[in-house]
Amino acid sequence: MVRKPTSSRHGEAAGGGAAEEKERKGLWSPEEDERLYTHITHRGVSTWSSVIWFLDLTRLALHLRLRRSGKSCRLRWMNYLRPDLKKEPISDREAETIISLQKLLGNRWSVIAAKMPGRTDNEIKNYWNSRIRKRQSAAAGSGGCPTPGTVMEKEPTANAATVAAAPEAASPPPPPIPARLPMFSCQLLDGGGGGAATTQSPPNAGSSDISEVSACGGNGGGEDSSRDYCFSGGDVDGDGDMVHLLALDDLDLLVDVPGLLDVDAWDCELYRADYSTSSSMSN
DNA sequence: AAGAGGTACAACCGCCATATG
DNA sequence: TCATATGGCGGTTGTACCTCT
Repeated sequence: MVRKPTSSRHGEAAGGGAAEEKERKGLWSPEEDERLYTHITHRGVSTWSSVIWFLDLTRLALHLRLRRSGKSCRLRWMNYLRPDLKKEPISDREAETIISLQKLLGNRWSVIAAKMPGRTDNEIKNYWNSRIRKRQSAAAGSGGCPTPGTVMEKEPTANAATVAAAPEAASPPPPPIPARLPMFSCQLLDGGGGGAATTQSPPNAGSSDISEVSACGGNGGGEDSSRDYCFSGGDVDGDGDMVHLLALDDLDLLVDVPGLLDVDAWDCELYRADYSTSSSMSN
C-alpha cells in the first residue's frame, strides 16, 4: 500500500517559516517527490552508480532546495521513486523467493533485493519482518514443522558461506562456484510504458530520458555480482526500460530458488561479457 | 459510530566501508 | 598515512490505515 504523504508531520515544515532552514524529516510531500524525480530522470537514472551527483547527494539536495539530507534523497529514490520498482504487492511466489533467499543469504536484504528486480531491500525487509517472520514464529509456536528461515533467527548477517556451512540436514550446501569468465542472464525491466509500474509514478514517469544514457550500472566493485545496466538501445518503447543483468555466478547460487529463474521473469539466454568490445559495459 | 488493537510500510538511526583531500 | 565526508546497509521506530469489537 502506498500512502499519501499527507501527514501533519511533513505539513508543518512544507510551508516555510522558522523551520525553513532546518533539515526536514518525515514523509515526503508530492512536491518534494516531483522535484527529486524530475531532476534524477532528467539527468539520467542510470547515472546512479557511476555519476557525479551520486557521489555528492548532499549537494544534490541543496541544488534541489530540498531540505533533506543526501541520504534521505537516496533512500526516497531507491525505495519509492525509481521507475523500475514494482508497485503491486509481493506475490506468493515472490514470498517463496524471499524465504529461500533469506535462508540462503541471511538478512542481507540488499543482496536479496538485487536478485528480485523491482523490489527494494527495504520492501523485502519489511515484508519479512511483518509477515514471514511472524508466520514462521507462529508456526514454530504451534509445534508445527519449522518453516524455512527459522534457523536464521539468531543469525543477523550470515553470509552465503556461513549458511552453506551451517548444519542443514535437509538441504546440502550449494556446490562450489568454479572460476570462469563472467556471463550474464538478462532481463528487460519495463520502465513504465504500461502496467502497474507507472500507475503510481510521479508526474513525468512516462517521459524520463533514462534511455538516453548509453550505459550505466555496475555495482561499484562490491562483492555482489548482480548488476543493473541500461542501454541506449534497450529502451524499446521509449519509456525507460532497463536491462537487469544477473551474473552467472548468481545463477549457480540461485538455481534452487523457486520462482527466481522463472522464464516469465528471466530471459535465460546467456550473454558473454565482453568488456573490451561492448560499449555498454564500458564503465 | 467510535475506540482499541493490529498491520503495513515509509523513514530514521547508527554503524561500517569506501572515497577524497 | 590519516582525518573527514559520504554512501550503503541492516535494524528499528513512528504512524497512517485497516479490522475488530
